[in-house]
Amino acid sequence: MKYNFNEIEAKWQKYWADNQTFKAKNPPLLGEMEGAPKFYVLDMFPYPSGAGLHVGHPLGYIASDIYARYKRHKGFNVLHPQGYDSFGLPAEQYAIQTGQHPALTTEENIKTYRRQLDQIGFSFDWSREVRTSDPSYYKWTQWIFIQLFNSWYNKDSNKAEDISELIKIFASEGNLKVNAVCDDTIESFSAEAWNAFDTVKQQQILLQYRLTYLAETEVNWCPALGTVLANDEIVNGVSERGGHPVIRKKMTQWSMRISAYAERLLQGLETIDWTESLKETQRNWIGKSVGASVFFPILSFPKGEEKAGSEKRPGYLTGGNNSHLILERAKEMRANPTLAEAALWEQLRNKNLDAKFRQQHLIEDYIVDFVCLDKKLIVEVDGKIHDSQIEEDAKRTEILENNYYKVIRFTNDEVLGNIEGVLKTIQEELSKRASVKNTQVPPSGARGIEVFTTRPDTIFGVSFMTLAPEHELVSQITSPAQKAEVEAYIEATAKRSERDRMADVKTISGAFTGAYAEHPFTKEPIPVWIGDYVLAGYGTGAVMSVPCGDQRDYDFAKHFNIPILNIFSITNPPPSEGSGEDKAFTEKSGFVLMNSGFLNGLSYKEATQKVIIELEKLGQGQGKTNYRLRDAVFSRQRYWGEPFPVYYVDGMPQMIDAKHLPIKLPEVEKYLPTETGEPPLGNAKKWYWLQYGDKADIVSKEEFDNSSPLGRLGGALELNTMPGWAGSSWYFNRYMDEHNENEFASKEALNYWKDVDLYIGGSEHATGHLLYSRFWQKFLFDKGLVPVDEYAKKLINQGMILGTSAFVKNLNFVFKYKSEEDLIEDTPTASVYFAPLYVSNNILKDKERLEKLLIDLINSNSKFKTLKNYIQSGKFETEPEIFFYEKHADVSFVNASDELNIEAFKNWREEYKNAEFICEEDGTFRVKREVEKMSKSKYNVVNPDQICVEYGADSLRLYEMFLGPLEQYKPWNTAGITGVHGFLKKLWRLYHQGENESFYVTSSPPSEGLGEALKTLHKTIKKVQEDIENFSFNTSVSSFMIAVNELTEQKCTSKEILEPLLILLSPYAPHIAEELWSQLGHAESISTAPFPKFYASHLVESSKNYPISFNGKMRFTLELPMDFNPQQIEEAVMAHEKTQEQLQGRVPKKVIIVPGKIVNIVG
RNA sequence: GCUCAAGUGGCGGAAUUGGUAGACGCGCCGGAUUCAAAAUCCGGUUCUUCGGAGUGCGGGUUCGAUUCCCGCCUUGAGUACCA
Repeated sequence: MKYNFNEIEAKWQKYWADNQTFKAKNPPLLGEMEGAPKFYVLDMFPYPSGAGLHVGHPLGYIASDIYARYKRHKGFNVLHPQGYDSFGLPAEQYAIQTGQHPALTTEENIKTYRRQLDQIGFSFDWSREVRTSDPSYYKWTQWIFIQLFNSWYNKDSNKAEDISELIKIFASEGNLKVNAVCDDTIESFSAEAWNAFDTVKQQQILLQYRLTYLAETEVNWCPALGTVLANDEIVNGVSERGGHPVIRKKMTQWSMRISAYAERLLQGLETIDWTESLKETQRNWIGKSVGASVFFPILSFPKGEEKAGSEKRPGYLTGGNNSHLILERAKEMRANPTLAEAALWEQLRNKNLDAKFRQQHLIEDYIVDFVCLDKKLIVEVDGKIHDSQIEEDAKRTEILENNYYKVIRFTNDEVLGNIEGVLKTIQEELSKRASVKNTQVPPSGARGIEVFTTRPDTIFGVSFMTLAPEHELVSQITSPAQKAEVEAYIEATAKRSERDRMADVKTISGAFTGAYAEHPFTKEPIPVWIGDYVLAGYGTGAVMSVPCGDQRDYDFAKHFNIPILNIFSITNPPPSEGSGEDKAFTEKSGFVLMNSGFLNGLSYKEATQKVIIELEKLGQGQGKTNYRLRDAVFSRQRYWGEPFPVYYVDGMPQMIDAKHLPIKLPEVEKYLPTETGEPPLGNAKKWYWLQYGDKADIVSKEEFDNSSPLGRLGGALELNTMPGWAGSSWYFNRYMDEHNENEFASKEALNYWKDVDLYIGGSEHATGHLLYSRFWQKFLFDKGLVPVDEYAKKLINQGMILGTSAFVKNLNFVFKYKSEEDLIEDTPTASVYFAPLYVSNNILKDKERLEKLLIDLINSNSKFKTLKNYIQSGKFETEPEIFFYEKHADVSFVNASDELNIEAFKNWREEYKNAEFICEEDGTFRVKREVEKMSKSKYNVVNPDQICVEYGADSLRLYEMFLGPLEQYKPWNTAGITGVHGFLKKLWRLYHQGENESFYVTSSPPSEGLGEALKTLHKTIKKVQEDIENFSFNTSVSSFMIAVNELTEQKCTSKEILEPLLILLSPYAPHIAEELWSQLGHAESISTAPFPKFYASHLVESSKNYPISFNGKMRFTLELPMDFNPQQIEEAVMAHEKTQEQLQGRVPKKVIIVPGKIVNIVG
């Protein structure tokens, strides 16, 4: 009987499907699995692309499948599901090109994937399949989004809580005491103020606290793809998919407040068994730095503003950088008020409204009519002229409101006609606003520079400050003398693209602002510079520069001749470090401080503690932790993604009630943005939410506009869709209870399966999927929706399988003219005139031979007749000048010995039809091989379908594992598969040693016993078990080979050996194992047969073949009984003739004997 | 620059607590079978001047180092002026 793998594999794949062999059982219907431990093995589900699978894709699936099958043999209730991450860009790009609905192409692609996966024999429980693009799935993605919207992060309880709690707090005590994660620019308000806000205002404020929120953010806009990209979707400044340019753009977007979880995402890494490099990547991405925030008051101001500042509240300056220019104008305006202004001032000046107002006051670069500085309320009275400058006014209002001022406007007519009404409005606004006096007590000047530093201990080494050129203070503090220089510098840096700044880190540039800040302790003035090595986006966009302790500060100081003060008394210098004098000393240990006032003699740790206490006493700083992790943009201007369950009323987002979910993706005519630049959903004819009571519908704009507003809810639906990572951030929970229509998964299922025990996938998801999904899991955990806050206990990254490309060498040559006189433009001997010529790789190495072969060819081949005649004219050099090009040949034309199938290659493309080939002496044509990424364009893609047809799925599975360690990158070379295929044939023969290769396994042990065979078996049991548990799948394939080689040698036919061997092999090569298992007489699948037990007693040896070393070098071996004691061993070794031969009369100094291991003779 | 991972025959790789370096497989060489080829089977295969040498390089610890320590080089991945 032959090993007919195609037949066997089809048979068992059908059996598994028909019998639902791998269906995992959920409580309460556990059946025979009652009491069995659970085990959840998960693969990162694939995006079903149109190209189908290549041999690199199933690598991780094979590994996880082996593990899952192994755990079943070990008696676990195993959950091993699979599904599809089926929303995404490629299907949509394809839809744009072809007009085909992405749902259709996705469905097609999934069919291909499923067929390919099935033929490899995975033990997936397909009854639990999920697809992120399926409405029954994304219903729950939308539901989770709503939960995020309805939550805020309470820093006191350190978890997400319901937004209704926050509203209660606001209503009873305002937001002053709330310790929440929120936007940076939050205004403070009292309970009274909150209750007085209209609902739009309240919603605006709440958005600043919600875990998913709408905000104008600077995003990575990719014009070619027409969408926003996340940071991890951009590689080297271009889009990861397609390599299109990406620009920065401001847009209103949904964001996820992942920053709230920064610390917990960092801490959680300690509790999970993920690869160290992956954890390190996540740590980097989170970017925690611990230090202090320090406040440096500004000492000097440009002329004019100094005065303005010293008027009443020293240091509290509201004017902008140009104050000294505008001040005169303000005075003039005060003296000449309009009629309306005068009337209103009359009312305001006497504190009739219980608030102090100023008239014609400087705020930034504007002169405002009236301002209450304490409440930051601006009152403007507009004359006729303002009708013609509405836009300018709007801009002015925006700038002022960005600085937390509230601007209210009245017309002259209002003021003059209804002054009571105007005053009432002002009074109402005043009562809504919190007093600045209560919240903000300026230390020695409210205007100063706040910096974040990780080295507060070095504060006495500060010799200058550096601001990012974009820093908002720059325009305000620059002195008139420095203005031109500063502005020129800002302009120059703004022009430099992101790429330039990245590429050119070395050039030092900056400018002095002319301003000085005050050192918190020495009270000395410190010059304030700007420099583009300080990033606006990190920390506060300003640094205290300590040249002796930071190399960039040092370089900057040297470049601009700023004094450098050394504060390090170095006690233990690391060899490569500077002393602080000639190079920055950046270590945190090996020194005590000097020249540092009260910090003298202290170490980094002591000084840091002390200086923070002192800063707090001064009110000029406190300990602070910074994270680099930014909130994640959650909107995509695409069609093929989850729609948001959101509609808008008065520009404010409203969540649709969960009972109306899913909000299904609407049909659109085309998948491109609309003419007005809206996302593709803007093309939907019906995309308005219309709801009365429990009845709801999605309708057209006309229908909505014509509907009765009485009791109506609804509005325009959100046009963006969710990003690719939305659906993949929680799918592992859905597999536990995939068909549940009432919950995303039942409590019972979640509590039973809890978390993923083994998760396998690529490391390219380190900062995308793997971070976001941890964030969502922690959020769901906070809300009591899942039982654990880390969803994957162990994670392994499988390495990529690379392709082994084949290159043919295209030979080109020129015979040169001997005489320049003969030279004409068109050289008749150039090879372009003749048949394309290819030369075997090995010949290239021998240039002389190649030349000879070439000339022989020209002389003998009729295709080169014209050329031959030319050469014989005698005008040319006899030796040609040779050069060549490499061209990819399809790897399927090349065999294991790198020989090209010339006929196949010729027929591949028209241009190769007439090619001539210079072959090796043996007539073969060799290609050059090189390892590259597996890709269509390199013609090195190997399709698993082909392998399964030629060698079978079991061979494919074994070979993928055999290639090398799972985590490692390794090249695929189809040639090598004959090794494992041969092994399977040999295995088959081991069970078919009967007549005519018939099945033959004996039940009774042979008379001479099973000694050797048992040793082989148990050695293999031990090895395979250890290997699987250590995820070292490559080595167990080797041990199977060794076992089969040995058993074949032993002519073993015993069932006692051959039956357990099949169970060992079954996780790796399940089809052949099932087949032989059934031939052994079993009616049931092998899949749950108990894993054989290992007995060490079978491996006990009576003698040991000792390696005998001389000075650590093994020279010969000596078989000695195991029970010899060291003395007996020494005697036996010393008596041996080879020992004497090695020693050549010398007397050994020492003899090391480790019984059972080695003998080493020294001397 | 920083962080992490890795460097072993012609190739993929093995050597799990420091103890016979190169298991297993590919390829190559030789043989058997065959009219012949493929397929299959058997044997050999780190280099070598036959003394030895040898796990990227240079040191060190040890009776003994691919394994531990120090310094360096190369490759790959991540990150990028992060204060």
